[in-house]
Amino acid sequence: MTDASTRPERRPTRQRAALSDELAGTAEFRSAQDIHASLSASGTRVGLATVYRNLQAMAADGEVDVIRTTEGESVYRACASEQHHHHVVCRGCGLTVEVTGDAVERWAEAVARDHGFSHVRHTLEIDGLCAACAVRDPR
Amino acid sequence: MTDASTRPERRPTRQRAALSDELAGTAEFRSAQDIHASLSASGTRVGLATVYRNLQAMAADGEVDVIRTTEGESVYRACASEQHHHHVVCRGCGLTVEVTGDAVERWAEAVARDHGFSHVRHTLEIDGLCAACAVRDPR
DNA sequence: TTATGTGCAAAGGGTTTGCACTCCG
DNA sequence: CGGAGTGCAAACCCTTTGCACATAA
Repeated sequence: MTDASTRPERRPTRQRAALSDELAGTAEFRSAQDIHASLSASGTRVGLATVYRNLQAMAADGEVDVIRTTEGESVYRACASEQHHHHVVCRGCGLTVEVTGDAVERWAEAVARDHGFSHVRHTLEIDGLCAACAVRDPR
Repeated sequence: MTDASTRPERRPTRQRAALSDELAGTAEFRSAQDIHASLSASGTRVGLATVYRNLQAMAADGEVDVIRTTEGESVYRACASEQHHHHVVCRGCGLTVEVTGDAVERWAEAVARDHGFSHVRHTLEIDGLCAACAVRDPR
């Protein structure tokens, strides 16, 4: 586990700052490419590789959450909660709400142990159509 | 949803059969590349593209389950249960056990609805170290 | 000064696709 | 015979990496 007190301090750079600002500005999960394009569009020149490298670092430090989309893209988001939580994401607009589910955590842990597993981890993501999108396209 | 009764029938081919056999022979999630290599090794010539195409088709028909690994690979497995279920996978040896969790399903559905979401779906995977692997390497 | 961070472009790795050929029905 | 299925190789796409240059400490 990456511990804040042990973590080697990282040098503050213009690029890193721009990245943080960009992330602070949106509430949806976004891809590295998307973020990079956004920065470029707003005149902030940052190498794509730098975006990837920093995003990974920030993820490792728990500054941002990462999700692997079904299409195989990693999308990032600065989350409100520092603690372990899950997300309900709108398939239509990307609206994201954070939720915690102790019951689920315990269930996963228990089920795994029942089968002789230890060092249990889990991933859980929920997606659907938010109220607004459901009205717009009531599939 | 792909309905068996509506699904356009697929032509039986040597390749498809080989693929099914291969899948029937293992209990772990395997990548398309891995499966392809296995077939080649056993003398069964099948194009890699064909493996990918069939695996996708089978997944769409619910004949096999797919999981996206953290490394961005899709891994496939012929499951015992036809119904919706989740997996507990051993990080050490790949041992996989299928589990159902009605409580979790209901929780996800409820949480999403509480936030105004509809057409809810979810993905949940659990991983850990199986008893055997825990002994071998008690991390 | 000097190690860390950045940029660029090339390389990687898994997956998809175009197109001509095969083979089931 | 006609079209679904296949093989091969090229194309794709996201991501990572090597290396020379820039920069915070």
